Amino acid sequence: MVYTEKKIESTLRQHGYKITPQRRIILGAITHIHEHLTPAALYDRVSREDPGIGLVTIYRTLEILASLGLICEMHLGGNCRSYLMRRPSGHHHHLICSDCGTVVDFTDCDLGEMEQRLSKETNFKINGHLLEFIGQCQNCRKQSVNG
Amino acid sequence: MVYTEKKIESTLRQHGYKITPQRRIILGAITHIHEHLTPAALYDRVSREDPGIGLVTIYRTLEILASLGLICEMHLGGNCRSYLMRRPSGHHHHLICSDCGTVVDFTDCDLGEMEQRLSKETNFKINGHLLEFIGQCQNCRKQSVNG
DNA sequence: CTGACTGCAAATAGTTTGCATGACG
DNA sequence: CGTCATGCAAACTATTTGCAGTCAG
Repeated sequence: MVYTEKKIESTLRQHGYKITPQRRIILGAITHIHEHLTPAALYDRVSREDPGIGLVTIYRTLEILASLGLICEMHLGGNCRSYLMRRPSGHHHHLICSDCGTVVDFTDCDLGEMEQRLSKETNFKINGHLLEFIGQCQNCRKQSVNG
Repeated sequence: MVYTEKKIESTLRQHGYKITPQRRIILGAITHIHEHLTPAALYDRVSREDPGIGLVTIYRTLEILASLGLICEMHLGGNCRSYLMRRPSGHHHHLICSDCGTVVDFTDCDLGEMEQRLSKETNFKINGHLLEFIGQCQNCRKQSVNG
């Protein structure tokens, strides 16, 4: 399960942000796409529904959503700014298909032990971690075999 | 241990690249700095030794080194293009100090099991992973306590 | 010698900011 | 109504490309 548009809207309102038609459209797009989205890709998508919407609005909305923790930045190769809906479950990681960009979340990582060991060995105070697996999803595997 | 300048130079030569004074300076800087470096930071550093060196040359050299696998891109927050010397040991991960940027490598990750499990559950063919711990190093912890 | 390399300047891409107008609450 | 949001244009930053001269091998 992911955040619903309603849930996001109420969170925005709680923080004093207003719900505008533009934001509704952006939220609609974000909540219905489960792949990572660059601002440009989101702009493209949103423009189909309302061609008048500005790229700047996308940037500003993404910034707000990220600051509220409703979406999260992803770190892919190259130009890296890319966003994805965040699951309410909090801590999670990504499994990314390098072909089609599909992102699968998983939460059950056993890094706590490794974190403790590293912390002891290096005297670092570890605040967080980023874990991403890169691969090929079922569909893309089929296609590369068949095609 | 890391690659030495000599080792890198011979690798460059093997691939038909020439060793120019500019490249020597850049290699010197890269091999002696164990923190991640943005192209701009490296330019700044290298300029002290040869003010005539161009930022473009930095970009081009980094691109070559990355294509040969001698350095690797790092994925930090914000504007993400940042490079680090790659250890010849191959597979490794980073522990990054969010204050001073120091990077500690570690190789002993137990992700193989997790990778297999995820692979079964999702039918992904997993090709690789990216693991980074973010925290505060010993020095920076002291400073935030003392200062 | 010759092809690769350099540095400049200009082009391109991505992102942010200033400002006047418009609309949510 | 006041405040926040929008969209335009311009500014800014990061990166890439074209080109003429230079240099390593």
